[in-house]
Formats: sequence, C-alpha cells, structure tokens
Amino acid sequence: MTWQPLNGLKKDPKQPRARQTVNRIIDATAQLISELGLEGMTTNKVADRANVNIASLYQYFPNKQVLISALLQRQLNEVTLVLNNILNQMEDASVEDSTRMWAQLAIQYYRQKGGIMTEVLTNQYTHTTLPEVREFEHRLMEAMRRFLVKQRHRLKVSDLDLSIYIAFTSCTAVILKHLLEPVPYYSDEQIVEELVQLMARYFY
Amino acid sequence: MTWQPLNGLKKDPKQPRARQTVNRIIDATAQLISELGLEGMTTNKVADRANVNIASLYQYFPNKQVLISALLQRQLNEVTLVLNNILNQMEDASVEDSTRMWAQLAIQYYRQKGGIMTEVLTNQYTHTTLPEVREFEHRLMEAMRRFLVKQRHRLKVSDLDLSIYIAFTSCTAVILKHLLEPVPYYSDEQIVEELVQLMARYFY
DNA sequence: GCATAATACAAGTAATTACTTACATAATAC
DNA sequence: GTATTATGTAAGTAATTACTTGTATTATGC
Repeated sequence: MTWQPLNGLKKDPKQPRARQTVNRIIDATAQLISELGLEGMTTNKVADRANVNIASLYQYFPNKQVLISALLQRQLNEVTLVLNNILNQMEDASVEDSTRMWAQLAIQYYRQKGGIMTEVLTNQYTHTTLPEVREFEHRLMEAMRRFLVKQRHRLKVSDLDLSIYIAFTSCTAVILKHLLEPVPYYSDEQIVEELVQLMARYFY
Repeated sequence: MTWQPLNGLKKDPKQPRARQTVNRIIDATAQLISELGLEGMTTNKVADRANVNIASLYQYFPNKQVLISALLQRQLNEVTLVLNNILNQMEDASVEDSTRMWAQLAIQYYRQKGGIMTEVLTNQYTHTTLPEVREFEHRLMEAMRRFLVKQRHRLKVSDLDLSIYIAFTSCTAVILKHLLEPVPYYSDEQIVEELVQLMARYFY
C-alpha cells in the first residue's frame, strides 16, 4: 500500500524552508482570491505574489484545484475550531440564543478574515460544488440536529431534518447576502435579530 | 445627441438575416452557459455553436459582457411576463397561497428553461453583481410589498421591508439550492410546502 | 442595373493560461 | 568532505482567450 500525502500535496515539505514556501503560497492564494475572486486568481499570479517560482508551486501542488483545496481546508479547519467551541457552550440554549450566537459568529469571522472562504462558498451552487464545503455544511447541520433533538418536544416540526435544511439554508443565505451586498440601512444587529425571529417562529 | 442602440448592441441588425444571426448567437450563449457555466462559456465557442464567424459576433456585440447582458435581459423579460400574470392573479391571496404559487412557478420555469439564468443568479453574490439582476430582484420585492401592505393589519411584522428582504432571500436560496444540488429524498412538493410553513409562521 | 450600404467570413493578433523541462543551489547523511 | 537528497529557479511550452483587420458576398435604394 502506497501513501498519498494526506492533504493531496505532491510532495511533503520536510525542511522548514520548504514549509515556509508552501505557507507563503497558500497565503498568496488567499489574498488573490479575496482580491480578484476565484476566476481572477491564477497560479502564475500566486507564485508572483508569494515570491516563489511558479515551478516551486507545481513541485508541491499537482494542480490548481489542489491548491484551492488546500486553502479551503485550512480555512474550514479554523472555522470548525471556533465553531465547536460555541456549539459546546450552547448546550441547552433556546433556538433564539443559538441562532443569535451562530449568526454573530459568522459575521464576525467574515469581518476579520475577509471574503476568501465566502468567495468559495458562494460558488457552492455552481457546477463544481467542492466536496470540502459539502462536508462542512453537513457537519454543521448535524450539530444543529444534536442540539435540536434535545428539545424536540417543544418544537412544532413535522420533519426535523427538512426543517434543519430549510433553516440552515435560509440563515446562511441571508448572512451571506448581508455581508457581500449589504443594504446600507440594515445593521448587523437588525439582520441577526430578524433571523432570530424567523427561526423562533418557525421552530416554536 | 447621438443614439446608443438601447440594448447596448454595437449595431442594429436591420435585415432579417442579421436579426437571425443575432438570435442564433444569443441562443448559443444560453446553451453554452447552461452546459459549461459562466466560466466555461467563451465567445469563440459561442460563435462556433451558432455557426457564425467570430467576427460577426463582434460586429453586433462590442464585448463579452454585453453579450451576456443581452441574454440575461431576454430571460428576465420572459420571466417578468409570466410573473406579472401570477402576481395579478393573487391579489388577495394568503401568504401561504402566494408563497406556494411563487415557489412552484420558479421551480417549473427552471425545469423548462434549464439553468441559464440560475447560473447567472447564483453568481449574484460574486464581485460582479449584475445590475440587471439587482433591478429584477428589486421589482420582485416591490411586488411582494404591494401584496403584503394590503393585509398589513394581519401581519406581526415590525419592519415590513426588512421582513420582505429576509423572506425573499430565504425562499430564493432554498429554491435555488433545491434545484441545483437536490437532496434526493426531498420532493419539490415537500420543499415548497415547507417554505409555505416558514413564511406563514413568520408573517402571521 | 448599378452604386451603396449591410452582412458575412478567413485569418489573424497579442496576451494569458496551466503546467514542464532542464539545471542550479542548499541542506543532510555518514 | 563528499555523495545524496531536498529545494529552488530560468526559461520555456502548447493551448486558449477576447478581440481585429481586411476582404468578399449579399441585399437595398433608386
């Protein structure tokens, strides 16, 4: 049995210098996607920005796809960490409170980290839905489920999974739209509180 | 004062043969976007598919953007027609009924016409939100408003416009997701009825 | 019927794309 | 220290992109 490097890299960077190179490449990828969008990002530009020869890039990343995947993984892992923290905290919270926490976290994270991940997330509906994103969504909905089953008797849902699907999709879309095409006179708080209302009335 | 051709075309096709050419070009554009996505569609491929020389394409369309715009306009006009019909019919319908009609129409239209417009719509959150799409959304939300103010006394909303914004965004996202990444065990009817529930509980 | 304008196409262009080949330098093993 | 391996670069590649130039063909005005 032969070993593929777990992350899809062509070659594991063994020396610290090489690890730095790989990191610089991923950083540059993040910057460029954030500035130019997925379409605008090219491997040549990435290599330039990272001050690395294009051939070095292709020594570690077999192709563009894997490079994007690597960035995506890094970002998703980051979010997952923060998120798990929150999810544990809200054990027995109400739908209102958990919606609020979740929405606030999403907005705050985006404000800090820029639109790198959102750029990819918004393309999730496109032909090439990235499996990483799908899996992340799935994990999130599972967490919602674990949280909701505990208070199932209080909920007026017929099909819990369907409800979660609808709720998750709605909240995500509203937040994403608010972040990327903000309507000037809606504040973060207004949006969040209105989502809280929507969820409360839907579930209770 | 000089006249720009209203639709952004470089040149008005005056002879029937020319009008046919222009139409064939737009049709080919629709096909290719539907097959390959916005990214995959190129002007050269469009010309090929339309059996038209690439130079002829550029005789009428000054650039790729305008070509896409022309297609988008055609599609949006089509939908608007159908939609206005529906909107007039539902004058005094309940939130439930109007949600149902609207959602069913959206699904049906997509099933018939393929993903051309959705392809563009899903990229609405991207850097280049097309003004045509914005305007269309705006018109739709205005229609929702006209319909809702009539029964305002029955609604438990604090800010009607905000509610419309949230409702519209949620419904659109759920429908779009259902069409493009369908979860196998959710039927059209299930999705529609769950949206009806969501809207009813939100507004009443 | 013929001058003129409208419409079409053949064959390009320069720029950009993702990705390679061939070679040099730096670190490690012993 | 030297053989070996890891890491880096210079300079390409062929394919594709959006878009032009120059010329031939077709329709229209009168």
